[in-house]
Amino acid sequence: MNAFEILGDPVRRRIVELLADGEIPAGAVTEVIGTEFGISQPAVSAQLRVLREAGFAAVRPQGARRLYAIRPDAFDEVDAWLTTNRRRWTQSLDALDTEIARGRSRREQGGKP
Amino acid sequence: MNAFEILGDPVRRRIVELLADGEIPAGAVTEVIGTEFGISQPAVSAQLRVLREAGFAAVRPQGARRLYAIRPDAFDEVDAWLTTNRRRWTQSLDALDTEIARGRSRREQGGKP
DNA sequence: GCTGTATATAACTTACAACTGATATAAAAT
DNA sequence: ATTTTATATCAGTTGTAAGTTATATACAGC
Repeated sequence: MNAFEILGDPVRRRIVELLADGEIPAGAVTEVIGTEFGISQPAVSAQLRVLREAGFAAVRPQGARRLYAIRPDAFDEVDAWLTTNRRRWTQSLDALDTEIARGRSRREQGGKP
Repeated sequence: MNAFEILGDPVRRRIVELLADGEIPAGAVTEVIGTEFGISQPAVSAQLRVLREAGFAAVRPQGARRLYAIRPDAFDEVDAWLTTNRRRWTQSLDALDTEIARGRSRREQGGKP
């Protein structure tokens, strides 16, 4: 599963938001998500597993509890993709601008009727 | 459909990459995506529609062709979410660090047996 | 006015991700 | 030891997004 796909799900995104403020036990996540989205404990647990396996979350047992935390590195992939592509289109837009500034647009496009 | 959900699909992400280099006709997109993913013209057309309706792409008719281009603003939502949340967890990690630096960790956590 | 391209839409099918309820596992509390 | 609490896993169901084929629309060239 791709990083964007992981963050594509609203429940997972909300879980990430919760973990973003610091390590919290699965139970706390379940409670918030459960009430906000009206889904069951197993459902939340499954999404935590997805986040874990995708490298977005780390778990640490503390007695019977499981403390979940964000793993920032997982977001690098997303950042990289966005940066790379934004660069591309800002470049192509800039190129278009200079093209227009040079007044080439008329010739290429058919110009005035 | 949320911005992350839009970018969650690999076909759509690839289409965005293609549009990133500048305006291109639907046909060109269809050709590349078709061969790369082995999907039909209607399938590509449908994904272009999704990108359009989600505000990620703009269309401009040129005769029988439809020229597609990126709409950079659509990515603001993604950027904003990432920025906001990264800020949160870097803060909480920094807080943890200072906490440890202060040597508080032992008391709070049960410490040595 | 036809014929051929280019693209979009319609109707239908299908794979799968996201659930549910039931149950297993393991630690905590009694 | 038993019961309770915390979390994970299993088996099964289901909604929907992404695909397919067939067809409509609209422009381009003859």
